[in-house]
Amino acid sequence: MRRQFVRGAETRLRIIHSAADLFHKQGARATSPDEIIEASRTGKGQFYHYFKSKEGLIHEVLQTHLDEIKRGASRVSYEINSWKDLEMWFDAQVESQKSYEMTRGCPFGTLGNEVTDNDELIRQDLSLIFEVVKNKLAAFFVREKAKGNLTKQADAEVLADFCIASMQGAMLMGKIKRSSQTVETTVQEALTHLRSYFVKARR
Amino acid sequence: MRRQFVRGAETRLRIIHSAADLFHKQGARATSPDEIIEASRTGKGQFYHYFKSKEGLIHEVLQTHLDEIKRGASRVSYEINSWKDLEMWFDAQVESQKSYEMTRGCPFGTLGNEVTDNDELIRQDLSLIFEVVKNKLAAFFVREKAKGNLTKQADAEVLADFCIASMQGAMLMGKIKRSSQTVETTVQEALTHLRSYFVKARR
DNA sequence: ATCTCTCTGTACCTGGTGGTACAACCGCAA
DNA sequence: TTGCGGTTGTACCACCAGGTACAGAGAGAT
Repeated sequence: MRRQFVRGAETRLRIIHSAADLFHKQGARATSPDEIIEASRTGKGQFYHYFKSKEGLIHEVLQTHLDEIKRGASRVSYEINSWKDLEMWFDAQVESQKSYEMTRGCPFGTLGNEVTDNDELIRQDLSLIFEVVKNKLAAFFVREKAKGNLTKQADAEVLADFCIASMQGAMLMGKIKRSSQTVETTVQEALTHLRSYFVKARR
Repeated sequence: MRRQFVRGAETRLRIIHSAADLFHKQGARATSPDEIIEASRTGKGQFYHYFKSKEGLIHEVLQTHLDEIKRGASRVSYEINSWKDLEMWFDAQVESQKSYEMTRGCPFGTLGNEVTDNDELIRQDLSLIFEVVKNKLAAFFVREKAKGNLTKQADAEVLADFCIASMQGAMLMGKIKRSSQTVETTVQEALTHLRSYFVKARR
């Protein structure tokens, strides 16, 4: 009874990963169960055996993302311990977008934009993900402030939100324009602004 | 033959406005022709008489938006002639979002995020809209620079893109969190950054 | 061998989506 | 008054989305 269990878990993961990729590419609304089933080379049986509905799958995809972020296993590293790490956080997202030839935005932003009043669960999942990311960024700013590296006008939470929002906006514009240029200059502006809070000149 | 013409144009506009509102509320993908037809109190006959397809309607909705922006007839004023106007530009968008109780994002961002490879026309429409807005913002920065009010590090186009991207990101986060707090602090950070380019102290 | 349990494949169903066909209508011109 | 243009209403349709039902298949436990 163990071998089956393993095989089942693999199938389940294949579905989640295929779905995550399709959601990132075209959003959840535009992705049908059939499409996910084909991409994951499974069948309708499996799909509804492992997930109670399409919405349930979206939820689990987001849980998986959240888990990866918490464990530091995601494509973009959210462990910020230095100014350099922060630059890399911005840069990794730009690079990720470039690797898809600027046809995709942020996986979370993409899903976030299509939530409506009926997707309360999904909205909360996304909210939680951004909350976790924000806390990781804010923790860095708090530490820097404790070290006396940040001016006292700097509010760690506000700066963390600013990082996330400018990154989201930049990626969205990059996707719409299908060009990385704006994304890069916007990230630079954001970094310049953040730098202005540093007491010691950096870079 | 003139009265009919007027009535037809009215019907057409009713459809466009109903569609624009629904697209803003829930995106284009989640909005069916039937829903638009009901909201505009028309019939299937009219719908396909005035628009060749749903995509055609989306295109015309965006054309209408673009036209309003160019004519200065839109809810948010894009005519920036002073620092105060710029602040109002940011603020008007936050207020608009608040008026929908933070359940909606930017109408253009919402549509932009659901664009895929098959929506090239729509993507270009959106790209054009943002280009026009960017130029209006950039023109302001160029004028200020000519007056010697901006440092020479300030790049008008880059700053214009930065304004748009941070606003987009802020609104998206506001929609996901269903809270205006982040939006407001992010806008403040963006304004603080812009202010840093001004030679004379403002405000 | 049989029972059981999870896993897997296929057939099918209901409702909605996007769209067409077509008939009628209205105001006016000749 | 018939004709003609733009306008409007209703019936219909093919397709696909999301989901159910159900029948096996494989691997243990007995």
